[in-house]
Amino acid sequence: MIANLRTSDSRYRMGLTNRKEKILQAIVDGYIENCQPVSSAEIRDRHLPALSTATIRNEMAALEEMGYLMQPHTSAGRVPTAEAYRLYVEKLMPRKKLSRSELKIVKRYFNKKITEIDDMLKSTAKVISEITNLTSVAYVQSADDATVTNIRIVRISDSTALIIIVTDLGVLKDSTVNIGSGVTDEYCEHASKFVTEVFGGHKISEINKPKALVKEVRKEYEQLFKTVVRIFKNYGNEESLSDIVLEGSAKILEQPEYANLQKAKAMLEFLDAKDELVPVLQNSDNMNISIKIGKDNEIRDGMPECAIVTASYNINGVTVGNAGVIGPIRMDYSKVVSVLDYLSKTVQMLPAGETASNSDDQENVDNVK
Amino acid sequence: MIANLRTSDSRYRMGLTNRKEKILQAIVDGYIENCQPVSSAEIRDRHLPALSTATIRNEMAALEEMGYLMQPHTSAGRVPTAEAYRLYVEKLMPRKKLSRSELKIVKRYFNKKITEIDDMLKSTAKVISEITNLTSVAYVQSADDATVTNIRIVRISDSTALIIIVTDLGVLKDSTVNIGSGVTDEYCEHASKFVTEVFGGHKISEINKPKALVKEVRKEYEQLFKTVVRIFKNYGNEESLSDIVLEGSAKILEQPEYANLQKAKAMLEFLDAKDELVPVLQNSDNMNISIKIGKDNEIRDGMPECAIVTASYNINGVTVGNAGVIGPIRMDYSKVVSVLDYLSKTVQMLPAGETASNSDDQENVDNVK
DNA sequence: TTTAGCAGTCTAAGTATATGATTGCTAATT
DNA sequence: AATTAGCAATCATATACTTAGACTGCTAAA
Repeated sequence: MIANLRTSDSRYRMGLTNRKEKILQAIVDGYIENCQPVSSAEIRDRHLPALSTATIRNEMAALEEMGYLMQPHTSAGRVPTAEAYRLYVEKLMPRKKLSRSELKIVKRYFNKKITEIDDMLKSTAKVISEITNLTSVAYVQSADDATVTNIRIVRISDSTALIIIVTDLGVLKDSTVNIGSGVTDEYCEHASKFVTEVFGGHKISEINKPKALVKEVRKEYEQLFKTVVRIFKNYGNEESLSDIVLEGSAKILEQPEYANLQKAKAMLEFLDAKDELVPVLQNSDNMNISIKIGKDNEIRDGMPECAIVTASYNINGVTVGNAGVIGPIRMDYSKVVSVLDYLSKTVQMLPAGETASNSDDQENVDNVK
Repeated sequence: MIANLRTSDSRYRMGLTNRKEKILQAIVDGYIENCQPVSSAEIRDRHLPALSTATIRNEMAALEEMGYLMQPHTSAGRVPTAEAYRLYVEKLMPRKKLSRSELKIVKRYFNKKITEIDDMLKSTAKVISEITNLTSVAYVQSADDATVTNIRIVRISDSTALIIIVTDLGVLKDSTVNIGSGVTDEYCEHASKFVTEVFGGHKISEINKPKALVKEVRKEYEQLFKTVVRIFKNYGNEESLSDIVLEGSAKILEQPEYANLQKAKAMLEFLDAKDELVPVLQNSDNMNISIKIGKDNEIRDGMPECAIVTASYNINGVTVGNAGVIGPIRMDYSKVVSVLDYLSKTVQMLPAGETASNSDDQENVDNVK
């Protein structure tokens, strides 16, 4: 059955004549615009006035045979299949630039100095959602590739200390822990040096491995050591979940394909469950922009049919974040891609040293001496 | 016109006979259950078999005159007005206890050791949403009443430092800032002492005041001092927005009153705009549980009609957080109140000293010496 | 004060009918 | 061989009409 699908999908893929391509593009464009089946007459009027509708109908029948088109019912026009969209984004789709009004929206959100990752995520998500009129998502990739440079343990009250893990990509995490009373600043300082020595220079992913770095630990640091290890272990599970920003989920309801309450609910539930969302958003190939249409996204049964377009944002070749949109398969891919592309080129995530963990201020304090 | 409304609202409020109350309660209960206008026959069958429907109809007409009931159309039963719900939650509503299965849900989310505020918020919101089948919200109150106990400045790399603000309610905030290179650990230590001396013992709200604490500052600490002040200033704006958790927004669509796509969209848009949400959620009176119905919530035009029930969570008499539900005016107030009440009594937000800023580990490190 | 009885009102559901959009096919045309 | 005109067939959608039934309000009697 799978084999069957495969052949019927790609049987004639190579054999698309120029005219067929043109008609297919017209249908996809038209359907994206109106969410209405496209008729032969409409194609003639808007794209191919030299041809008769009968000829176009013949071509449409052929395209349907090839798996690119469908009819909702006998007396309706044609609708693109997922396969058609895939071909469309790959070959057919027009490459647009952002319009002036769209650029204005970008500026509105990014003219102020942005210093927090969180702010960055939110602004990015908002821009994307506002321009595309779709639900957007942005999140920070868990920094498995970061290298630990420094670990500081700071006593902040009688019985608590803050453990700060610094990496080459910035402060990774800081955690308050209980310590026994009577711990001195000196102890903390020595402990800091000790754990930095052990973990420094290692990548997060190494440290997270089950049996990594089991070194002999001096008795006095044993408990603390365990705590630090646990912090690393927990890091992977959490971060990816907590730092995901969803913007414009109400926009789902603007799409005619979710006019049906059932479907709208399924989609919203899917967006609600953020832990399910993350794996779907993962941009598996190392492409700058990834487009997944229909069953490409299907990770569980009953998942609502949708398309997901994401772009990855890099610093020094390391992917630090992802942002994109989730919407119906019929979406304006051209516009979505141009927005994501523009943002990924324009918006600079904070460079490594300045990464803020909880920061609300990124001021230079250069003058101190 | 407003006066007119007022009088018609409360004209006969005092004069509700026992029987009228019983009928009103039956109607509210019935309507909450089925979202269908309640007829005189239904009331007789389910609540007052001794009375004739005609008598009940007479009473219903009187209750309508008093502003407690409405008819969607002539040949329909009665529907409660917002005023009826207000009376209902105040006097009429049955006080329930959580059922066994509901308690099970609470346990499922709270059996594990919860160490992060974020976790706490999420779990609370999830429990509430799951039991009530409504959209729930939880957020941390900005800690304006907290007193600064300690400020630590820690050099974490050549050119960056972490500024940690500790209060009696836990770590308030930690921010990465750029410093000039060549700053020594000693400088940081001295600076820590200095700013702690200046700000220590003061409440956040005092420090946030425009002209507060303008002391003579030694030249060498000047820049740093400004940075710290700015961190405090920014704190108020941000925190309240970022730490709000919404759970189960898809549940909105389960409510018949939002079956209309227009209304559903208005509601979801309202939930999307979190900065608008916060002021509405503020539990103005110092009540443990606040119930706002219909126009009680109206802070802007075009706001979707809804009811909001919130409970505040306290530590040592200080409100540290709020949690509640947003839904249609017709909601199961009895159940909502019992859940919120139960949680506010059972769920302990972390005690002050253990508050985690970004913590993923709350381990005791008692053994260190 | 309560109730039986009944006419009046209005919604919701069902049925029938008409309209029109669009196709596939056939046979003629280029 | 490719294209096209023409036409019957198909099906969704809109409209109007009809019916059934759920309640009420009112009147007059208990």
